[in-house]
Amino acid sequence: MVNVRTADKDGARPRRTQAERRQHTRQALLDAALLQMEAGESFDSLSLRSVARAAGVVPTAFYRYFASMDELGLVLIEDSFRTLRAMLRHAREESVPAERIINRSVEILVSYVRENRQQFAFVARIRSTGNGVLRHAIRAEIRLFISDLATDLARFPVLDRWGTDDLQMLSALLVNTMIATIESLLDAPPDSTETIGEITALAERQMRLVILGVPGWDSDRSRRGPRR
Amino acid sequence: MVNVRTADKDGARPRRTQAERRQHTRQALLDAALLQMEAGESFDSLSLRSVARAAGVVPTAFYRYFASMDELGLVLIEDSFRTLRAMLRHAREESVPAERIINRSVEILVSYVRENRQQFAFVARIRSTGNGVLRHAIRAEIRLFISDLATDLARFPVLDRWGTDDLQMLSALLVNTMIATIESLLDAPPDSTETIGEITALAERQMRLVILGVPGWDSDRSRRGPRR
DNA sequence: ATAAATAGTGGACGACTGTTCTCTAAGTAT
DNA sequence: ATACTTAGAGAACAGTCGTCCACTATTTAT
Repeated sequence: MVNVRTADKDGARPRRTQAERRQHTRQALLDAALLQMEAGESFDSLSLRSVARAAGVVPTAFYRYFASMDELGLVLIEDSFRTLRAMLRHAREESVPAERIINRSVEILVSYVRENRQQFAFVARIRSTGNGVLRHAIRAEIRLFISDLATDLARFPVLDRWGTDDLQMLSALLVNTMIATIESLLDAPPDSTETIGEITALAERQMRLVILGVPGWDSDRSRRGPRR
Repeated sequence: MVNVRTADKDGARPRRTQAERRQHTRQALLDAALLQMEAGESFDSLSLRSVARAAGVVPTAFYRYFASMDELGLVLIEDSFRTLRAMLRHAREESVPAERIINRSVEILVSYVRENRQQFAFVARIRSTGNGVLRHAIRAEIRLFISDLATDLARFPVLDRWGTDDLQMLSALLVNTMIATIESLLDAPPDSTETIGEITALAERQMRLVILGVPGWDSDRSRRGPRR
């Protein structure tokens, strides 16, 4: 009944509750996978064995947590998009003067990439990777992310008369730019503030250009023929 | 001296000059690799052996042509970007009324993707793949492609006063959109004209929105502080 | 006709993979 | 103190991989 670390006379070492132990190795497996991907490997060049090894555990122990590498991958995707949603929420809840919104959004993006490099690298790498299961999972999440952003965008005054279609279109365009920016950031040496500065500036200018077109957008003019 | 297929009495089969033979298997290897990637595999899940097998050749024969899979990959990259350049040239050399340029450009893009699906799939898949060598090769080619497009853009009247920096920025933005479009096309079932139509329409609207911002672009306003 | 060059074969190697099965030791509940 | 449950170990498997080496058959050059 008492799950306190049963007081033993023998000294320090491995006296943990099973739940602790369990969560610890589980995380070690996830971390090991992320680490190897950050180091440049592609997801499906990782092997169950190498991940287990890096987590300090024997291959068979892996199966106590995931039925396959794919399943581990799905968990990583979930975790990563949790971070991305947190980023979106962060950006949404800040109140920033209108003319600094782009600037600030890019800042937030860049700082999140710096602080969660592994997760971003994972998502970026896996996005176009062969594995069908994971690729589709990611695509689905990205579509969801685009929709979330579209909802956010709808609250800006300039966009309040825009239809859902157009908002989605704009949102997708901005997300594309974000993704490209993320990939550039991941390619850059992590500590070169100069390179990072350039990438940031580029992203800002691109977003600015996009937004510049917004007031002039005529939704009807862009619909060819009587589709739908 | 006579390299004519030495007339032999024995019938039909394998009577080819060495050059023919050589080029044939080489291409078979390249094709086999492309095919496997189109089928969903990621580049570094391909093995030298499986490629050789699919090309109808024993593993060791592979080495007569490429020192490693990486080297084969580099050749595929070269070939693929040759196609991309051809596409750019094609688009450049057509004369299209100004208001149809976007429409036509997207059409050309879509048709090239349809007709060279394998190559595009290869580039898209490998772009974010782990393998450092190939990834960097691709990035380099894309940068080059962006510059080429920037040069082309410079000849449009609206853009004739734009500086190199701004042109690069715009070009990169358009290329990002193209890449995203390509990835969507590759994800879509190859024969669903409806899906393809939607993707095409989306790409057009995005490009149109971007271009809409062009006349209002003030290059100085986008430069923060006295950088450079 | 003869010799040299070369495309492709076939076997063997050591290394690494995913998976299965049995076993141990530690944590948990009674 | 006892029995149950569970995290992880360890050995073994069949399969695939990249690479090496010696060999054959065909094409080329003399």
